[in-house]
Amino acid sequence: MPSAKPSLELLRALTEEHVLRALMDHRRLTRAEIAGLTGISKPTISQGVRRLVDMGLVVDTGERSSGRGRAGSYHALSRACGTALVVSITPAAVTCECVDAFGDVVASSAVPLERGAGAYAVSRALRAALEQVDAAGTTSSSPRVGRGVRIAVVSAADPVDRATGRLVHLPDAPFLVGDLDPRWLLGDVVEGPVLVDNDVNWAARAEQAAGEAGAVGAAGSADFVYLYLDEGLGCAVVSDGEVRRGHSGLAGEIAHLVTEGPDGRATRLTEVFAQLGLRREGSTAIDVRRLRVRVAEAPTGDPTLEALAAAVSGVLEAAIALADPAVVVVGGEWGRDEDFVAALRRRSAGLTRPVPVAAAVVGDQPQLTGARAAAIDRLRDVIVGAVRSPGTQ
Amino acid sequence: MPSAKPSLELLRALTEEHVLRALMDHRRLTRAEIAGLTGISKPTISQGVRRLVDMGLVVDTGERSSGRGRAGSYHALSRACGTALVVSITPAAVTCECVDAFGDVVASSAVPLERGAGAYAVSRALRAALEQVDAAGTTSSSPRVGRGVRIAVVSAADPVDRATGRLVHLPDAPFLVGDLDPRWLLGDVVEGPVLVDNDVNWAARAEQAAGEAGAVGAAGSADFVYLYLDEGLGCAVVSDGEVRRGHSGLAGEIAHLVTEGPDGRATRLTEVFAQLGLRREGSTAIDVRRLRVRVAEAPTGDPTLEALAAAVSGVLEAAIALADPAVVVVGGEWGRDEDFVAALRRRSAGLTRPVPVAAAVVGDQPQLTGARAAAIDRLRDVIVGAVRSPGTQ
DNA sequence: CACCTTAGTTAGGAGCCTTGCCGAAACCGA
DNA sequence: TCGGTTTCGGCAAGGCTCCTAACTAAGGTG
Repeated sequence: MPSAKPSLELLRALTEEHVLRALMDHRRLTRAEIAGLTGISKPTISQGVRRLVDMGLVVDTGERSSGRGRAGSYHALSRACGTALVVSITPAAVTCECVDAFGDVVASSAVPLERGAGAYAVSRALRAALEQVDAAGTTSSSPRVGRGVRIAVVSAADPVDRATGRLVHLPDAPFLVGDLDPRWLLGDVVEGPVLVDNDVNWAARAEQAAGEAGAVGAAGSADFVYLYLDEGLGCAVVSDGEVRRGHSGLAGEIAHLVTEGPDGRATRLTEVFAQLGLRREGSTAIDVRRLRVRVAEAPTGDPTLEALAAAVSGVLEAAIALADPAVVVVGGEWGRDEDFVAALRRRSAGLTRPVPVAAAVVGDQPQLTGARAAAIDRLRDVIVGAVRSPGTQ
Repeated sequence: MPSAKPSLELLRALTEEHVLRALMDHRRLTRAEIAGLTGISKPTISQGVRRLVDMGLVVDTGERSSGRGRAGSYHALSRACGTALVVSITPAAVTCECVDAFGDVVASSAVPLERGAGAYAVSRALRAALEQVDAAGTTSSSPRVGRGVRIAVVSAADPVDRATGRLVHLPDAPFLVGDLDPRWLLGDVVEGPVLVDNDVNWAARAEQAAGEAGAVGAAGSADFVYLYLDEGLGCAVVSDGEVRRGHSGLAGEIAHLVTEGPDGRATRLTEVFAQLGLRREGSTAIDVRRLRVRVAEAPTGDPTLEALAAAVSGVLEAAIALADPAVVVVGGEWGRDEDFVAALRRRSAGLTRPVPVAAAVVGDQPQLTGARAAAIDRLRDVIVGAVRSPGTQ
């Protein structure tokens, strides 16, 4: 079935969308510039802008363009377009950002967490971070009229149920930040939808964006796999340009994948670390410090290093077989370790279907970068959507 | 960036698309019926139909509706809308179908192949099948004016390179139909694009369609995995409602996946069959007959049966970890074997993240069913596209 | 044969986009 | 300081699409 009914209203909405998207990409433009950019005639753009101004979505900034000829008056998105909330929950801290449709971070805050803090402590930290962001947002520029948080995007360092957005505890896997329901926690702060996903998936998105921007060795491809090796083991599968989450959102939870153990036997990935004595005391989480020390001391061909490479290369083989990535990006604290990446590359070259292995390029808070990018995209869609169907605004 | 520039031409194209889609779904309709179906006013529909008749895409069939009130004149898609070609290449036969936008099979043919026929024999069989279809098509109804084959969809029983459409021979995997280039072979028969993919992916699509239609136990879900166990080992991954092919089209080629071997050691899937003595003489293909005999004779707990179930359950685990399917559908000659499915279900229930295992419901030529469905969808899009951008027609 | 019902056409109106033209306003060089 | 040039934004006319409402045409029904 076709997209929409043919009506003049549809045309109007379409020009308005063009205007909004142009302003999102260029911050401020004169009507003549918008016309030039979109290829739509000047009178039509003028009408569209007027309508958007009446709606309150666009404002005349008062500034004037300079250059030859008459100066045009700049227009820009108004505050009423609202903002998006970006939240990152890791075992170390809750980070919170408020971004607008341009991608500017309007306000941000971070509340550190003690190791092993329970779900209650985490949710309290989240409330604190939200309050800080709210305060920062209100003081930075005076009136803040109509500032509404339209959507939220949450990154959590645990598996996320796709349908409910709740964090889930998988058997024999570490549960780092605990039993949280971000949708419920943010319900009174955010008007619109709250999108929750795990940090690895967001980090993959950041990696993808970096690749498209031309970063060396990054995943510019529409099909790649991001392997995240840290305290927990994660993986993101990007197919046809999108992170694929699977039925319940647990795609990429590779802890129980069958691979080659240190003794050559078929072993679940998480068990490999138990056998190598690399688990943290009384936990299923990986003791990253101990692992790195052991890898750092290891000469090439060291059994621990080779056992790790063999186990991860089994994961590689599975990813290649099922997802056929153009490249595999490895991230996470020990995943990016040079010696480990080198060992993995050696293994990978020997596979039946070798695949390039690249270290992640987004080092600092990749999950936040990815979540932020998603938040901006979604916010923009919501703003445009308000024009397309004013009834549900 | 928004879809298209707002223009009156766009509106016109949109009504025409509505008319065409309505006629595709209902074969023949009066203008009043189209108006009722689409919610567009009668005069507008009349204009749209007139334009389409002028273009030659729609014809007045001469029939008249009966019932109370004035009889309306039926309209339908014209022959000029063209047809799509559906080709299935298996080691046993080349099958060829010509379908129209309604999904009717206008003509079909099948040319059997001898076992082990090379690529040359296969391409000769394809030419023969094409000629038969052409002949059948011309005789069945007299004039056939303007019948053009607008697109083709090809299913091949070997891995397909996504970019080129060529069949590829993976190491240590059977190469059943040989080194073919279907796009080249069909180049002079088909005007438009030729879509080539392997049979398992098409079969998965058929399974999906059956599930949406409400077949019991079938994959109506948007996220499932189709495991095809026959001479060759294949797998299709459906994520977010689409078959995902991966970067080079080799997603789902699971032969080299690391799993549990009969001796408990980490073993590549294809090796398991070598170790169990279930490969065909001098080939990497599986000896299905011998396998079935052994499974049929096996009591519950038989080592061969259990070894097979263990190996396949490793694949299951990998698929669950990476793709998170709502259900795993098993197809293929021995994949659907009752005893085997039962053994696999027992294993699956014991997994950390169990997943329902269902036997495939589309038994007869599933790859043809799936390819046909894709061909119809594509053909419809091409017909509509001709209206949307008449310049590139 | 009158009446009812439904199909399709005609007429009028509203809205949107475009081209072409105009005045307004800024910069530039003399 | 003051025309000339250049560009911005507005206005008007024209063309097109869709819609509603009314009308004619053509079937069946009693």
